Amino acid sequence: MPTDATLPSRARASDELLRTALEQFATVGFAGTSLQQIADHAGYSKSSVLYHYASKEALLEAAITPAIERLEALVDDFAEGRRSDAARGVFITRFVDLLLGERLAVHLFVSQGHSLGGIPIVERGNAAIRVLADAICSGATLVEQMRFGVALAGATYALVAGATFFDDVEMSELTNSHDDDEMRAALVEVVSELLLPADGRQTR
Amino acid sequence: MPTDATLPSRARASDELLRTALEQFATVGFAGTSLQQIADHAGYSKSSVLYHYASKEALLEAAITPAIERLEALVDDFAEGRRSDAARGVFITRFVDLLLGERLAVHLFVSQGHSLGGIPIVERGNAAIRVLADAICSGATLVEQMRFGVALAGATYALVAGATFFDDVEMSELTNSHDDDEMRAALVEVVSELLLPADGRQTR
DNA sequence: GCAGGATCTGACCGATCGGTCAATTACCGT
DNA sequence: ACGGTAATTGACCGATCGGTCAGATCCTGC
Repeated sequence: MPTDATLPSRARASDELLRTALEQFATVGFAGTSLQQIADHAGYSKSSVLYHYASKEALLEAAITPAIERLEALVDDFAEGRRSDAARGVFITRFVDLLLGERLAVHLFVSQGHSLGGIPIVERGNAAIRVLADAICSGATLVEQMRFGVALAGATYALVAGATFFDDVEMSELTNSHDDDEMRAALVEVVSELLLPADGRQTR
Repeated sequence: MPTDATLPSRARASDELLRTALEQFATVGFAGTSLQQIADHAGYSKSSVLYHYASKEALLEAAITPAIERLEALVDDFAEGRRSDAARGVFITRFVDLLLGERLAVHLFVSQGHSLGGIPIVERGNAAIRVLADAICSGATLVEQMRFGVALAGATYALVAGATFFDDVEMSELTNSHDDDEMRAALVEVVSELLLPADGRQTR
């Protein structure tokens, strides 16, 4: 028998725990989630959680690292490239894709990034956001900055708020597939309206 | 001697505690804040905190109730009124003023409203948001809904994110007076761009 | 100056926190 | 069949949690 990629009924325990932890962290907060809750929710004992992950913090790190690294890559590309309209366009779509693809991690990072100051991976994420903000703010008017801030923050938070207020069904699980396509299109359009030099409005 | 409104050096103890608690709840989260922390930060003992407020939850309730009630009033006025452009305009400015005037409470409510499901005052706030969302969504296209969502969420979160990433100085204390004026103007402009039928874009 | 409420505090409570450890069980190559 | 590693668990630890309670201490009206 293969050691992994076996029957789909029971995925790797560490993955189950990671998914459960991310879901809990995102919904009730990092501080508000106990290892016991995670263990219960995933069907393991608290000791098992700590066997797979050295600490609660390690669990958090494992949960959001992929999303943070995607964010870093996106920000780096945008920051060092010139800010042509085309560059802005691809940035917007990549940003929206990141939001949709990493909902839970984004929710977690975005709404608790400030409180989780000490954790290294969170600091990396905060640093990336700061780089992005600098790239935006250099030589821009306040209104222009605000436009960028509202666009990105709005897109981000619209998802989070949507998840917060409108999930009758659990917001966990896998992607909502078909809804995401409409959502993606609408988000890209609205953000583009704000950030691209549509019609006769000045870009800067 | 008067029983209150006396020397400004030491305000009412319950007010000090309330301010400290709100600040802590907003910065490190409700679950992440202990009564001991609040007591230490305010210069009292934990017992004193529980003398003035019956429980941690009561402290939270007292801290955000004013902001929630302002929100309810605003949402009610908007929801029952017809949605003319003028009505939208006054809604926008009132909304921005609410954000600026109740920063900490908004931050707290917005970024933890979901996790604090059980608390009655939080539920009232969530209900108000839902009423607002319904008023917006009824008979609107997805893009239109998204425009509204991004605008309000963006304005809200731009403040929160700003507070999260850009306060060299403590974000506590009183209002930043002069900065707020520029901020207010910029916010109103950007939100208006999105929500008002500027130039030749269709309103609906 | 004294009675009495308002305020403040330390000691204490059971529960739960994150985390350690030794022992047990499941599984796999040989 | 066996040996060893990976996985899982309950017992247990000190610390801290939110909250109670019985005094201290202060302050004020009489």
